[in-house]
Amino acid sequence: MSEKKKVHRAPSPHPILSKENLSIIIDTFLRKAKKPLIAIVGPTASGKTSLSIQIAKKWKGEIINADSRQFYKGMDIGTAKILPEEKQEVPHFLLDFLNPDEQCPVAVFKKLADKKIEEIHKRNHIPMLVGGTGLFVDAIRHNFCIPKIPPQPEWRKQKEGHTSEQLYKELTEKDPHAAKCIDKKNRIRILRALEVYDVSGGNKISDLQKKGEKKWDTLLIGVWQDPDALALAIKKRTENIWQSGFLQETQSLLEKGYTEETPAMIAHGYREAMQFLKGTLPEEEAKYQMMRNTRRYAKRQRTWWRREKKMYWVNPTI
RNA sequence: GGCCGGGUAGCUCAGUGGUAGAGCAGUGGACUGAAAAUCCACGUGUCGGCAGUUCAAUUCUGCCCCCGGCCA
Repeated sequence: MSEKKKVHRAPSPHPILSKENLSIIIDTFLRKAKKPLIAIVGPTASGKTSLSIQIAKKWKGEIINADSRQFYKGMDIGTAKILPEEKQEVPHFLLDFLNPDEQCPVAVFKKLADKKIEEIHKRNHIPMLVGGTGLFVDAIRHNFCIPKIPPQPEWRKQKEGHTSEQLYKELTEKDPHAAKCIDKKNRIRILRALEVYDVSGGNKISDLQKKGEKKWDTLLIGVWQDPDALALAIKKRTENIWQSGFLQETQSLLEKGYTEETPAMIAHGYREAMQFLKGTLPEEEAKYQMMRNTRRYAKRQRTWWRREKKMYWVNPTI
């Protein structure tokens, strides 16, 4: 009778499909699609991996990883990468192809993934894009035209001394439209827009960023768990990671000379573990921060996918 | 059983005779070559319960309940 005070939350997606209905939808989709692509997305720890294996086995799928931290060699435990025996003969691509000091930005990923998709089609199998990195999945689905201006290390170095305010002001003058779309303090995006302008000799990033004609017929499957349930899953997974040799894995990365500054180490978990190993963060605190940062990441992923109208949602726990 | 502290947002706690605020947690959102990144916005809660004083009580008083500590 007393009204419950509730945190204002966006409603859960609906409907949530049963496994049977999902099967029907996949069958129908595959019958009609000319160049099919099944994308399985959703927050971390929601159960994408095992669902992807079930689907791959039933429909001759081959899996392309779309999880940007799983590109890296030697980062298996902390990224909850699929184990060899869990693959159950299903081919996997774009896993373990980078060293931690290398990077694979969206544009590169897109090229690699598109190529893989074509190859899989040639084998008459079904390409499946599986992973949590929303931008990367969308780049493929929507066939993003990404301005062909690679990052310019020297240019960026030059800008290091500038404050974000100065950079933003510069952008307002050069590309007012872009400036309007970017937050004043979002240095990364401001820099990118400026970089495109300067290096291309005055082209505006907003003019260059387009969606091309769709290359693939995509079926979007979203894996959903309610936030509280997911928080629990994240807790369990983190405990599990911690007990499965995560510290040794991190230690060996340190021994290879990688540090918190190494590109791959923006991954949550590894940073905290490194701080613990160096003695600057107590173990409990490191673990706590890892869980918290994972939860926050999951929330951003929810936000990313929630807006999708053409999504088929499933919940693996029911 | 007696004495002393406390009970205020999910947590840790400020505070006021005119129905309240900070940190953390959390929530909503943005996202095209750094994306597990980066950035923006958001604080109504029976101020433990009941009664009394008062124009007015979360604030003062009394009783009760709960949690710590000390003494028996």
